[in-house]
Amino acid sequence: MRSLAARLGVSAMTVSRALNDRPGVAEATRRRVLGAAAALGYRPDRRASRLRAGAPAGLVGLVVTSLADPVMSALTAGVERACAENAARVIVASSNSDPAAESGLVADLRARGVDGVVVVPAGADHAHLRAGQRGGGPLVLATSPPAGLAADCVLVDEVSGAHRACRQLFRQGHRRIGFLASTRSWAGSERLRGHILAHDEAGVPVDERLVRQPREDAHSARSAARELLSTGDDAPSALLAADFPSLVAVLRTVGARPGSRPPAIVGFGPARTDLAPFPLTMVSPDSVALGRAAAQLVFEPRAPGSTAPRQIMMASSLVGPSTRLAHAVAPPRIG
Amino acid sequence: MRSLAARLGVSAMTVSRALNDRPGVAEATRRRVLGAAAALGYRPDRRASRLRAGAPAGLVGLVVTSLADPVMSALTAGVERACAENAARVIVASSNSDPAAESGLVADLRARGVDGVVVVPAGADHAHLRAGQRGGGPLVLATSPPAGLAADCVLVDEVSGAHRACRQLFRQGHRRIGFLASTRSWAGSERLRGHILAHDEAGVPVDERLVRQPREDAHSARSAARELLSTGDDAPSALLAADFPSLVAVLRTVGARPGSRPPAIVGFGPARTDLAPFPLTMVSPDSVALGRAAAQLVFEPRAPGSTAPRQIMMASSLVGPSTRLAHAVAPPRIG
DNA sequence: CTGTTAGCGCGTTCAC
DNA sequence: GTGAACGCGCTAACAG
Repeated sequence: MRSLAARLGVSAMTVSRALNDRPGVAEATRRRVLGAAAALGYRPDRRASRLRAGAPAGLVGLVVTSLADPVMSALTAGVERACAENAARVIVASSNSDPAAESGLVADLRARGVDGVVVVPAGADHAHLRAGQRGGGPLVLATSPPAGLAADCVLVDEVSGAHRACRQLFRQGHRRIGFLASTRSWAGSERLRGHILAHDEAGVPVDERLVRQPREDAHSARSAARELLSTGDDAPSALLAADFPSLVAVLRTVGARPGSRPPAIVGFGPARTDLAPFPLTMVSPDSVALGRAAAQLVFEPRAPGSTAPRQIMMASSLVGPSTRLAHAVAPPRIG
Repeated sequence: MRSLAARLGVSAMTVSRALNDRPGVAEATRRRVLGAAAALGYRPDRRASRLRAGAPAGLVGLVVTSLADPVMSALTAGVERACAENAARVIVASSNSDPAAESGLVADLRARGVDGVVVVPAGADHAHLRAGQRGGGPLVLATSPPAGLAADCVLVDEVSGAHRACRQLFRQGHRRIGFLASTRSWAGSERLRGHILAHDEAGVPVDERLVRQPREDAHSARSAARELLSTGDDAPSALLAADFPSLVAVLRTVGARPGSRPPAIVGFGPARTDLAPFPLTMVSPDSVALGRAAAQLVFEPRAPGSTAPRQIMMASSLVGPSTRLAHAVAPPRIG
């Protein structure tokens, strides 16, 4: 910049004013400066300006557990869009579900001067994130309620999603509705609450034999699915496969028994009703909207310590075989 | 930092040295500084250090056409991992397939001091990216060969992928193999080249009636698929559905004709052989590896003007009904 | 309208 | 072993 100023015989200040459309520059001078800047391919270094001005960096950090996960990439897309609308960019990083890496990444992002951080936490406890709350902008949790620290968060209303799905099954005449998922995670336990809520509402007692809570891995899900579905006449006519391993296990189990009438299956997650050769309903969160909301919380921080942490609940929608899928999500592309 | 130094009665310099494990600090002083820094929750501002040192920012820009696209998120994951291994972070931005936005984003990233940029270009011509090549680190193109500028790039070997897929079909006894895809895109035309190559190799002439080149939209793909598949006795017994709209069109067309024996179908893109109720083979790029390779080109730039631009070809793999899918990609997660 | 001074938070280069 | 001065690229706050 100085060299540019020298070349034009003006001061650096004038160049700065001209480039930023500030008042106090003659029109002729401005044109000269802009022309020379374009000719030399000069681009101001925004880092230095922010530094001087003490202005926000226009940078938001995003720490996810896995970038390959479709839920995460939708969330990333939402954060990115909200940031773009605020002239900010996103730094993404993946913790690979390691809490230690997670807090390390938050610290690194802070040191890079981000205006705030959105974190999809790996574990259930978030005490390790407390250090990341001091000294920078807001820290917002996504898809998980804060535990062990006070922070804003954006959640999916899992209770309501499971509740509505289950209610629809009752309306369709089902009376024996199974539930299959780990309830060690927040989402799983919330979904079970919704399941029970719908039963209470319908006046149907919850048959405990139809509620299975395997660990969140493929193996225990598979055996739990087998048990649940082989109860003979007592077998459920419909079921909520309320986490991903459970859904896969149910689809495999049912798929391995051609001929017998499959139960109505409700899954949770990104809408991919084409997954199964038989009717499948999904309770699908709008993860793009969730990401947007999380970024909004970064841009509109609450006064520190003023009020209780905010909590935003995002509704999820039932996407069934009959539902026409709006193309909210871009179709997979071929490279 | 100054306040910290004042509080300890030392100079800012000593603090700087202590924090960076530089020699020339008494062990006692160092411990005092580190202790105080931890107590006050002080974190050095890396932006300022980089500014002073003129050092690389440890930041790589990534411009994709759409973040929701699974190919893009895999690519992003690859770039992120390679960067993490080099103590760098990734700024992601989406151009939404708008070339103007694309070059704007590259300029913005440059102004933010990134060490290099990886771009998945929206269009076929890239002349608008030339401005983004000056004055920063390398600009690397991903999934598309440079046109209108000289730049390093990382590509998927589409010719070879289509070639191998087609050869496998010949081995399986097929003689009438169709091709369906837009060839206006680089990938599409390359795939057609592979298709032809395999025919030459097998000594089977290419039947032009079996090669359809619709535009890259759902509608023209659908009608082209109908035409191709309703040729009566001349109908192909196998076909390459070589872009995403074509694959969907073929699956729908075949799915709408239960009873008749479906042709063998080869798709291109992320491996999701569960898409169809009948056997489906996919030619799948390893987009994570592609992202890694692109980031590597950023970290190991060639001397400017020294040699011709580098071009890296990534092999893609055939994933068939019989192929066991390695879980290279994390399974979809439920919230 | 334009130029000068000062300083953002840090590191290098010298002196002490 | 430690500190003072200077500068990175840029811009508020004042001069002129």
